[in-house]
Amino acid sequence: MTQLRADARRNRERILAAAEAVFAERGASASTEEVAARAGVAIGTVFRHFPTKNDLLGAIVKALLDRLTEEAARQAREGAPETALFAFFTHVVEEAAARRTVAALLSGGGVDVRVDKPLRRLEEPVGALLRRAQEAGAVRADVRPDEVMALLAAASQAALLGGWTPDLRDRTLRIVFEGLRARG
Amino acid sequence: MTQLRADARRNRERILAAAEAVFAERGASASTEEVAARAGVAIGTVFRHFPTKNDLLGAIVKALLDRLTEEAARQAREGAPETALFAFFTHVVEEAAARRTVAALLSGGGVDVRVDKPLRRLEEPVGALLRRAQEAGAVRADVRPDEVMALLAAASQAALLGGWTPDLRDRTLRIVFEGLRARG
DNA sequence: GAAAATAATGAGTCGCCACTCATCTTGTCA
DNA sequence: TGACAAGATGAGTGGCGACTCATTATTTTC
Repeated sequence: MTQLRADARRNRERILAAAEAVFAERGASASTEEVAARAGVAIGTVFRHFPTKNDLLGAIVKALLDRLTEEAARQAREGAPETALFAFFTHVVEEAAARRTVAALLSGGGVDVRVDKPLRRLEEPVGALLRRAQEAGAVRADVRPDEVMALLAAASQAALLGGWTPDLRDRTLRIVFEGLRARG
Repeated sequence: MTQLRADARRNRERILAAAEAVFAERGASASTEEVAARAGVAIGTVFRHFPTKNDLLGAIVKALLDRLTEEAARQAREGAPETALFAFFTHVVEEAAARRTVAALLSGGGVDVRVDKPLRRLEEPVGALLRRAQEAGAVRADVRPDEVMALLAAASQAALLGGWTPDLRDRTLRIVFEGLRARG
């Protein structure tokens, strides 16, 4: 992998930013032309950097998951054991609610980015958050990581697709958290 | 609205059944041609009965919601107050898991059936189930119907898109139900 | 059982969109 | 600064899929 030329690197960034915005607004079915236009670049340039629309979508999803994974690690490092998991949970749902991309991807509407593997990268840090919460007595001991991941996915998708208001989101998450918490 | 000719009524049913199957398998992005083929009918016939692909999708969604609404009413009538809500909840999630249609619709991937209004029809019977559960002390008194609807939508979508196994589904729903239940 | 509706047929139209490629432009490096 | 490689450009191509309509077939009706 040799060095990219300066303008190429700049354009790559612009395209990613534009794609993130366009897909967040219009969903994954938005056209590549629209991304190119928003990036101020010809369509050929988009395809030079991302040979396939799927590659472009994949790059965005990867970036999002990178950010989330890092946020989880940060919470595990700096957050209070009893609340870090819930804080992260809330954070993910808020992120998802602002992005139509992920949900459209997951729905398999013609697109088939493999999200399974990248998603699994989240499982480890989430598992760590869960363990700490359980040790602190904030979550029942019999809750398993895959259950938390399932709840996370469910809340994220629903928040996005259902257009939850912040108020409804808080109230609904409170119920989920209540279900995770230790009794008594 | 005059009477349909006999063959027309027959074909309409065939088309609905075929569409239900095709969209359940392939998602809402499946082509109308495929529906026509499965129904054993020419494509023009499909468009005679449903002038738009959206109309076809809408008809299917409406039928599904009709069935669910009826099931909710049945549970309210015949089920035990403490368990009817949970039973219905489980039923909906199972139904959803078998149908890619609804999720694809909700994701707004180019399609825009208005699901808001039909969904609201579910809210009343669900509200009834909730009230009875609360009176029986099986659900906390401060839980509101829109929260239950939100959880329902979340679980349904995730079960479908995430490909939950029956086992994971049960364990995850258990956590949600725990969150709804009265403490103590 | 024939005329008059009503419906079915399916090749064809149209627009959209992912992707290509011959040509022109720009950055890099000596 | 000039030569060359790397990149950008955007009109063009191909395929797909929603939707149309002139023609043909089936019911219904009297």
